[in-house]
Amino acid sequence: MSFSPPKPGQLVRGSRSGKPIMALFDLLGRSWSLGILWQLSDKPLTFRELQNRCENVSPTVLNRRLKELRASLLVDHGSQGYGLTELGQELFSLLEPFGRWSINWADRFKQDGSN
Amino acid sequence: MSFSPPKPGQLVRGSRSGKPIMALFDLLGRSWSLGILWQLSDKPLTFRELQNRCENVSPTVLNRRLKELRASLLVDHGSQGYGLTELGQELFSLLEPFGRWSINWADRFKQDGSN
DNA sequence: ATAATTTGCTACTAAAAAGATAGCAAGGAG
DNA sequence: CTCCTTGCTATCTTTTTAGTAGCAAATTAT
Repeated sequence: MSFSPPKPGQLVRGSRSGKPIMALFDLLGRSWSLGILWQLSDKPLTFRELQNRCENVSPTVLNRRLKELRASLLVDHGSQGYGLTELGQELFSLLEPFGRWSINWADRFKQDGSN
Repeated sequence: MSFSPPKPGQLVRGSRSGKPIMALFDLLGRSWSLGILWQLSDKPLTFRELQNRCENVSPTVLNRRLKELRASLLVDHGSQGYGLTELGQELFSLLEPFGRWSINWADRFKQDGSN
């Protein structure tokens, strides 16, 4: 199996430093990682529910991301479906402010006509 | 030119919703986006300095990311080199707590021998 | 018990993005 | 002028993502 979630202290995609923050950025910097954490923050979801909320991301990618996030102790799979672990919830609490900020960002983006 | 930074309110890679948070996640979910913001937080850097600090990411990718981040109003290019805009600094302030958290995450990761 | 549906995937292929390397034009310093 | 540095572009290879089909196991309905 070709599956290597970035682990702090190890070699990972695009990051040879092994610094925790870089391993984290490597993990979060993959498609749908952030989106998955965001969608799971509310309550556990089944694979297909999650897929629906992530704009029907392909099962290939969704499954790969879920494996990585589980191996990274951020997500687990219980009887309710996929959900955030305690660590995952901690991380989400850091992520939550991005929601509000992004709206402000979008506004300034519209003001600035240069795009 | 094939270059499409995700814009809130528009169609973007992997995100058809146009919701600001999804546009932001799309932008940040590209390789080295988070790392670049992290490295620029301290002070402006030249292209090559930045490249060095990002583990010698290829100029192809670095330049693509910088274009996107500039178009997204998070980074600009002045006489000192590349630096964070005001918006970029705001975003960094949200990102900063990840540094500390990632260290804790790494610790728990080591404790958990399952990997 | 049987049939239909849901769930969590895997396989395969195509397209897009990232990575690696070479090198060049413009600007400044000596 | 010559030698660096800077900010790239071009080209090519490898990896990742996207898109679609479908299947085995578990659950629900009849």
